[in-house]
Amino acid sequence: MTPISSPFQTPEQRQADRAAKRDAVLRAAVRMFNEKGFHQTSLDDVAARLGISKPTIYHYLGNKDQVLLECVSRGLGQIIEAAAEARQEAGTGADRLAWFLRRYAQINMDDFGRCVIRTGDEALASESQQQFRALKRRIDNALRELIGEAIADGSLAPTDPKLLAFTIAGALNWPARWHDPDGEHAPADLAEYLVTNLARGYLPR
Amino acid sequence: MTPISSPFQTPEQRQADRAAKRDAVLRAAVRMFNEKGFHQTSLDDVAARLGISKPTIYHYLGNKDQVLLECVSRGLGQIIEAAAEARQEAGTGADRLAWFLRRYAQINMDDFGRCVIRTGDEALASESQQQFRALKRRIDNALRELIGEAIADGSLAPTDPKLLAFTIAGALNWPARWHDPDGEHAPADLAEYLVTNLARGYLPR
DNA sequence: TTGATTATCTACTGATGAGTAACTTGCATT
DNA sequence: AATGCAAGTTACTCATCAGTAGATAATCAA
Repeated sequence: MTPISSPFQTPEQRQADRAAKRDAVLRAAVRMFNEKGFHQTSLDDVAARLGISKPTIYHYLGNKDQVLLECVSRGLGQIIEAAAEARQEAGTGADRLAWFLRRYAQINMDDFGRCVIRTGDEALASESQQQFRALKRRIDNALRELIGEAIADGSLAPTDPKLLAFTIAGALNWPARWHDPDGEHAPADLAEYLVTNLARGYLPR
Repeated sequence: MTPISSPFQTPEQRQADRAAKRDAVLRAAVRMFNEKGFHQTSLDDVAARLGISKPTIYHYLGNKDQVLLECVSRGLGQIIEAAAEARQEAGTGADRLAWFLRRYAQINMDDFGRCVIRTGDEALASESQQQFRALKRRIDNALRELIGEAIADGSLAPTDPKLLAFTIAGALNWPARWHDPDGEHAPADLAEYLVTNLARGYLPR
């Protein structure tokens, strides 16, 4: 019994449609924020890119602040997921850390991850800013814990987990600013390079 | 012959006064840009902080774009100087590199250096943007050369200088985002920590 | 003394862009 | 058929803020 195609949509269909449109708005917005910067991008610009009008965006999202908050939340959400998965990985603490870091680096080269780094939090309204910071804190804590565990099992050199976390995060965030998605370096390769270098250091062994 | 103080100013005095005022404007501006963000800071805000009015700022600087350009140029200028000095240092290539990196990190925790990282270039008008990028390129090249020389003399493990430069720069730029000047970590100490960690890696040796 | 220059102000203009009002059209449910 | 909700539109409002006009007062040079 193959279902024949019908022009009439089920409620689920319509809901999915709506979600897809909302999604398209966010994707267009995040791309433009990353290209030109949040403040240089008006919602009229975003609408024009999608071939719609600004009020349509307001039909799917409350305001510009919410558009940005949703974008960065998605980026941060991906990283939080990655942290949870890293916990499940086998191997030493250092292995789990490296696994997470590779994912972390890759997400930062992705649309939503890039937006987290490039736009940051100061563009957000103070309420959204708090949400943003709460998510960031979770990630920071996860990273510090992974580091702490690796030190505890001897697979990492003892050091201050907080400072090491900042050192690593900086190196892995930076591609959001310079990496060209269409350039010669594939995100996965670059992530591998960065993590290996952070692990082994630049001095000869 | 101690010079008695006079209410009449020499032309040099007046010129110096003017420069000092211009300077004060830039210092106030860069502080506020770093605190609240460039787009969240109006020139009225900056003027208010100095107890003057906006047109006075325009008397010393052409427009807001120029204010920002001057701020970031100062930051970048400091780094360019540091690169030149690093060239004069004794020791191996790796020693000179480390010397430069420590300075680099510290400048990024300073007002003008922080502004370079935090505000970036997309806020600038396209003409200023070109100047900004030209300066950045010089720094990037200097860093790559220092790395290349260190590899050449065997004091660094062979690698792609460009990628290593980005790795290092990321880690050393990041404090501009999180480091608190009034916090527990002195810039010099933090710089030392970062560079040592990048050099030796986080894995035990 | 007079005229030019510098430093500063108050009070404006003008553009940009976020957000809204209010209409239209069409589908869907009763 | 009637009603209501969903998805869009055009055409506005309104706030903010960069930048300017033009006045005023002081200082300096002639």
